[in-house]
Amino acid sequence: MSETTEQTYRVVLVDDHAIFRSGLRADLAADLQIVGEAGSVEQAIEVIERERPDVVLLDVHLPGGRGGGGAEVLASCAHLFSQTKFLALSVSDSAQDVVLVIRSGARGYVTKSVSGQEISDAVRRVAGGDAVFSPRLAGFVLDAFGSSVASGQIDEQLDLLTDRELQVMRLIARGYSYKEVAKELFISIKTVESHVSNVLRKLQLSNRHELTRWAVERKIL
Amino acid sequence: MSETTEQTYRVVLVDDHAIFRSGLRADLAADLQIVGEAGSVEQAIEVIERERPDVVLLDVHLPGGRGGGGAEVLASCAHLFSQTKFLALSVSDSAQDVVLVIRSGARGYVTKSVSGQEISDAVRRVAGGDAVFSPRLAGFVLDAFGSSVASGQIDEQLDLLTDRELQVMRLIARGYSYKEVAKELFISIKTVESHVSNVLRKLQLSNRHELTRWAVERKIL
DNA sequence: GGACAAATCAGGGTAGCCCCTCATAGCGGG
DNA sequence: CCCGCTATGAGGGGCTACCCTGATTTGTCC
Repeated sequence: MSETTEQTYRVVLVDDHAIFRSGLRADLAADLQIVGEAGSVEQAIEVIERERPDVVLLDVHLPGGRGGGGAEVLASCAHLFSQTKFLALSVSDSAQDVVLVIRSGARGYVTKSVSGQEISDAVRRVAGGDAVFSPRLAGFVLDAFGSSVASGQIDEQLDLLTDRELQVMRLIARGYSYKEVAKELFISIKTVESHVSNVLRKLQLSNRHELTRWAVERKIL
Repeated sequence: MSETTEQTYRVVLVDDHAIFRSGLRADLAADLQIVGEAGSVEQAIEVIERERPDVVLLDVHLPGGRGGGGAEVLASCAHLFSQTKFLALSVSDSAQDVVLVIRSGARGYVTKSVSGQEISDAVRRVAGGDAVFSPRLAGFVLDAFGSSVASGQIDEQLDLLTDRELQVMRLIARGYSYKEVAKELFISIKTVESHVSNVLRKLQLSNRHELTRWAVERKIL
C-alpha cells in the first residue's frame, strides 16, 4: 500500500497494430517491464496465461476469437488469475464499448489519445487496485454509479466471520465443492466442513444453497 | 489534454482537523498550489466561492451546515463552478459514504490511508478529468457500474429446456431441496431427479451449485 | 500462567445429491 | 401404426453435504 517508490510492474500489451505496440513499448519501458505482446484474441490469452502479468493493457477492438474483441480476452482470463488487472485501451469512447469491457472485468478504461506518461500512471494505479477512467468516460461511469446504487449499507453480519471463514465462504458460494476448497486452500476437507458449519450458524443459514443466494444478493463474488 | 509536464493546479483543502490539513499542505505543496483551507461546511463554501480552485480535497465527515458533511458542500458548490473538481477524502470506505459524495458530484474518492504522493497524483488526475478511486472502493464502483446496465440478450440455452424442466430448474436454483420441489409440484422425488439431470446435461453443468450461479447471472429468479 | 478465540483435523453418522438403467403412459408427426 | 419426445416414476449405488463430539496447536489478552 505504501510504496511510493517505483515498482516495475509486469505488463502485457495487447493491440492489433504492431506500430502502436512499438510506441507503447518505447513510452512505457522506462517505468514498466513489458513481458509480452499480442495482436489477437488467441495470442493474448496464450501470453497472459503464460506470463501472468500484473497488468494487461488491452485494446478493445481486436481480431480473432469469436469476434468479441478485448472483452473476449477478459472473459477467458479475468477470473483465472485474480492478481492480473486489465486496463482497457481504445480509440473509442462510446458507451457500449466501455460498458462491455467493464462488465467483463476491466479495472479501467483510457482512450488512446492520452500520453505515454499518462498510460504509465494509469497502469501503475490499476496495478495498485485503483479504478482509472479517462476524462470523457469518467462522467459516464459516475452517472452509471449514481443511478444504480440502491443498497447503501454494508453488512454487519460479515463482521461476525473471521478472515478464514470469509475466505472459505466465498469459495463455497462460488460453487466450489468441499474437496475443491480444501485443495485450493491447502487444508483438509474436515477443516473446510468446520468453517462452513461455523459460517452457516453465524449467518443463520441452513445450507450452502442459501449461502450462495445470500452472497449473491450482497454481491460478494 | 497533453500536458505531461507539471502544472500547478490550484487546490483548496477541506478537513476539520487542522493537523491533517498541515500534513496535506506539507505533502502537496511541492506539486500543487494550496490556495485555501476550510474546517467546516460554511468555511468551505466561502473559500471555494472566493478562490474557485481547480480541485477541492474534501473530507467526507465535516462539522457545520445542516450535518450533511462533505456532501453538503458539494450540493452547494458543484453545479456553480463546473471547472472545479471535487476529490473526496475519508477515513471511511463504507458504501454509504462513497455513494453519497459520488452522487453529489465528487469525481473521485480516496481513503486517508494513502500516501501524500498518491493524493497528489489523484488530485492531478481529477483536475485532468479522470475519475479516481482507491483500491477498496474501485471494486464497489465497478460493481455498481456493471449492474446498472441492462443486459439485453436472451439466452438460447433456455430454449433447450422444456417448460417443466424450466419450472423445476427455477426452484432448484432458488435453493429448494428435491423433496421440497417434489411437494411443491405434486410429483415424486424421482421425477424431480430426472428433470434436474436433464437440465444439468442440457446446460452442461455438473451440479446444482453451478446451476444456481448460472441462474443468478441470468437473473432468473 | 491461565483464559479465550481461531485454525487445524479425526471419526462417525444421516440425509441429500446425482448418476445409471429401466419402465409406463400420453401426445404428436410421418 | 410405430417413432420420438416428454413426463412420470422405481431401484440402486457412489459421493457429497452437513452435523455431532471430540482433539491439538497457536496466538492474544489480562
